[in-house]
Amino acid sequence: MQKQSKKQEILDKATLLFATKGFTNTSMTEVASLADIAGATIFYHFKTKEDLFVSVLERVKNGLVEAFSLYFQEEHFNSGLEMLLGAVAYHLHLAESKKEWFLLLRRHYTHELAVVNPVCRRYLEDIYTCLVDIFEKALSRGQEDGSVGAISAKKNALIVLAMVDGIIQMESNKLYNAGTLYSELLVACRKIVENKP
Amino acid sequence: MQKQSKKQEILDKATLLFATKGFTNTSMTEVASLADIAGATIFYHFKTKEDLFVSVLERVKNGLVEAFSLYFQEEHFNSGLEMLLGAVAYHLHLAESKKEWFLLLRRHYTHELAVVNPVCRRYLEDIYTCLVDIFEKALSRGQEDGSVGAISAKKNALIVLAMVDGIIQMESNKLYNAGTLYSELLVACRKIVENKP
DNA sequence: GTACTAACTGACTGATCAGTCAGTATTGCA
DNA sequence: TGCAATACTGACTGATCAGTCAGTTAGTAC
Repeated sequence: MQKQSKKQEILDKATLLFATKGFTNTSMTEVASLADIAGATIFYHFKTKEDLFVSVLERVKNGLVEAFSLYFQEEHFNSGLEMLLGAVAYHLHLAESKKEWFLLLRRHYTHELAVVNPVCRRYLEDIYTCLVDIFEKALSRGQEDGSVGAISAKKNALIVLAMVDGIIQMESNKLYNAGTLYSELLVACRKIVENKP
Repeated sequence: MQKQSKKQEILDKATLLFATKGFTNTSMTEVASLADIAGATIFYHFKTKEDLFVSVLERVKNGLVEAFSLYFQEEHFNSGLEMLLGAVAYHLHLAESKKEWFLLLRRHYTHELAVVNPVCRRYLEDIYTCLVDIFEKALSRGQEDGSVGAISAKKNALIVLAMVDGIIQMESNKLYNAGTLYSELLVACRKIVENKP
């Protein structure tokens, strides 16, 4: 069990460092010293630094997809509108409890690597597909049950995602205490999509 | 005139590189070769790499503040609501015509430096104050003329900024062709703030 | 025990980079 | 023209870092 836990330890520390300091500013030596192993050990488990990064992204993808899947298995909603607001609220909750995940997703390197590395691109697409699909399904369901107006589900799912992402970014940049905006954000989402009588 | 233009040339190329590749991934050698000067010349005009970055940010700040100030000197609006939508549209327009400015603002290094470098923090605060104030003033005016509902101008200005920023980020990450979302974005803004009869 | 494999390590390398410095070219002015 | 300041440069340095490699340790099967 010690063997496997070393690799996990590397992935844990690398996730933290890549998320908070970025790819270039994180040295393999630093990851190794945090994980309490020799520098060369990382290269036994991971071919290159890029390979380590992709493995970190894979774990984040799995974590995110699983978290949302669990949430929607347990929660049930009376309408599509409530489902959308629930999804937004859970998204905000996750962004606080799993800060590293969302920091990593917002790192420029992640997106730059996705352009040239198909595996990385795949993981990133999976993540965003997961996030958008949830909003889109909620909107479609809301249009069936009458809680959501006659708008493009796809486009407005993206608008809502952009809004939530913008707030999370504001929060993480400590520009304003965006945490106090959560209730206004939900009100705004409701206004955008709800079916007007 | 040649003397001054070399310094400007350095700032021009540094802006481009810092914005597109980030601080750490931009080498002084690269800036110098793009600006067609010897590597050491940069250190004659700028004490350190960080100093160069702050000077770049200063120019971006001045450009942004001036651009918005010019726009609102020339444009006039029939209501606060229209002013808000105009500001949002102009924000989106600037984000396309001056991509480097907004890329630089979204770079993590910019925000990390702001934590430890007071001059950098000042410039960043000036920029965001400028952006938020425009939205806030439009909302306040709209509440006076009745086009905007009874909502918190400050908080909803931040919500709108987060939404616009989120769309710009989506666009620059090439996740979805977010450019097709501009009209939906304006509709969404209107729904959030307008005074319901 | 022995033999074999997987996990791990310390010492090293070549490349890159920010910043220095001693000196050269260019400019502006008397 | 000469002189001083300003602008610019090439050659260098010390530090850092990803990745290599030859070798050691730990685990497992017989």
